[in-house]
Amino acid sequence: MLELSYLREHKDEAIKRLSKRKLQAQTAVEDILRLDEQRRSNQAELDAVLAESNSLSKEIGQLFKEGKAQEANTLKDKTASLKEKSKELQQEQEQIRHALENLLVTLPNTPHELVKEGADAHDNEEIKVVGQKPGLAEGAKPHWELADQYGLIDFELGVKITGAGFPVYKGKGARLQRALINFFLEQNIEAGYEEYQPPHFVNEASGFGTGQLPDKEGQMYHMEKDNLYAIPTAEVPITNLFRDVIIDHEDLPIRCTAYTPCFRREAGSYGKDVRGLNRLHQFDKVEVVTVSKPEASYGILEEMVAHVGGLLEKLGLHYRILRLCGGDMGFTSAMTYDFEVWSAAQERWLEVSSVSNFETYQSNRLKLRYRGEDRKTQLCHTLNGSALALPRVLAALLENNQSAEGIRIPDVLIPYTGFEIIA
RNA sequence: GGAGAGAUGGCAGAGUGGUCGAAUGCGGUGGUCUUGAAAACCAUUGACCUUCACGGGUCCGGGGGUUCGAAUCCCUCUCUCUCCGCCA
Repeated sequence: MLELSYLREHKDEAIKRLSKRKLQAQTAVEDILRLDEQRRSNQAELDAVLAESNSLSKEIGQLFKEGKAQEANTLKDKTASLKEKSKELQQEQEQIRHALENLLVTLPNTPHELVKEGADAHDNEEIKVVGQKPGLAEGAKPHWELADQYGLIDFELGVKITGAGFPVYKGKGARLQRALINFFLEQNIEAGYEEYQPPHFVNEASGFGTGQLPDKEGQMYHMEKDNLYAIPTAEVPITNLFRDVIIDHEDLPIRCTAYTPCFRREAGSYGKDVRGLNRLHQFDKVEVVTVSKPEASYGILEEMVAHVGGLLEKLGLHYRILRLCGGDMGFTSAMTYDFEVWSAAQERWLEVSSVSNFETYQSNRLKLRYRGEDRKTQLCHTLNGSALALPRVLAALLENNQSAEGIRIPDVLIPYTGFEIIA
């Protein structure tokens, strides 16, 4: 949620930035500011009425104490009209607040200055390309065929016991997946992130805190009986660790990492996009989350991007980094870098990580603040990224490293897998 | 699943209708003392809205009600804990 004070003080800038998303926000922003104005004047009026009513009550109490019941009762009559007035104003206040809130949650985050204006993925900027496309022999296979050939993943079994999009990993496939999780976690810990194991289900308040609710309700699996949501990413439980928290400035930045399965309903996808591991309802991901001071957040974003890039390099994967344009960024993000690895047999880029700075958009909802040196509280910035999402990394590893002898395991993973080749 | 208890400031814990935003202790911060530290002593120490400021207002789990006045009484929801049952 955008900060009201920001809209108030930088109205034109906000509208201009939102236009990078191809969003015409003028009307909404003006409506918000008008409601904000109304709200404040209404509250001033309400405060005055309550102040008078409070002082009358005190007087009445005093009079009763002194045994002047007669005078007290006269004053009592006076409070009746005040009471009515305050009730009226309070109702009005609530209405205005609701209207304001409803409008405010429709506005996405304001893109950072560096973010290019654009409608969709076509306008994303390629920032960096690392490595080269591996030269594969004739007849190279896509990962789902390799997975079948070497008995690594059984998609049919997953359909049988659950449904499409829930693969069963087995044998060296399962071990490779586990090795990747451990490798990523260890690398993240080494880079200063503290490991967490959060719950895989969250309550409504948490879904709201990170912005999945109310707008993306359909994306999450919901357990109606207990009103819990299966997490679509570790971002949700981890960021919510800091909901309603005031952090001392000396403890910032806070860096967390967590491995969790992720659950996404992903309604409406089809075709080659959902083939094999390309898009799943359940997948594994190691996430990194940082809470920082506002002035430090963009430096930290660069650090996180460098760290994620380092992971892909260690795995020897050919990848590129995109800075998303306004229209392709997530609702809550101010700047996002996507990482895509080259899938050699499919001959396409696959997104394996998305690293974002949310500035105060999440912390405003979360009420996540820090106490500065001056003892004042202000909103933190939150950032997160995948480090990394497993299935597509696995897909690229299988495809890019295939040869007549089998699938070669990258050196850095061998200590974790315990084998060098899948043959 | 059954029975009971409870939800108060960073924590512990008082407070059953009127100067209670809330005693007290611990913790935190500043100071006195000390070569330094500890101890002791003194002071200070919640969040939010609004105002240039003075000030005003809101908040004792959430929501509603009674009352001139609610942390305190009533209703309701949520959550937590204890015991029993079941169970990795």
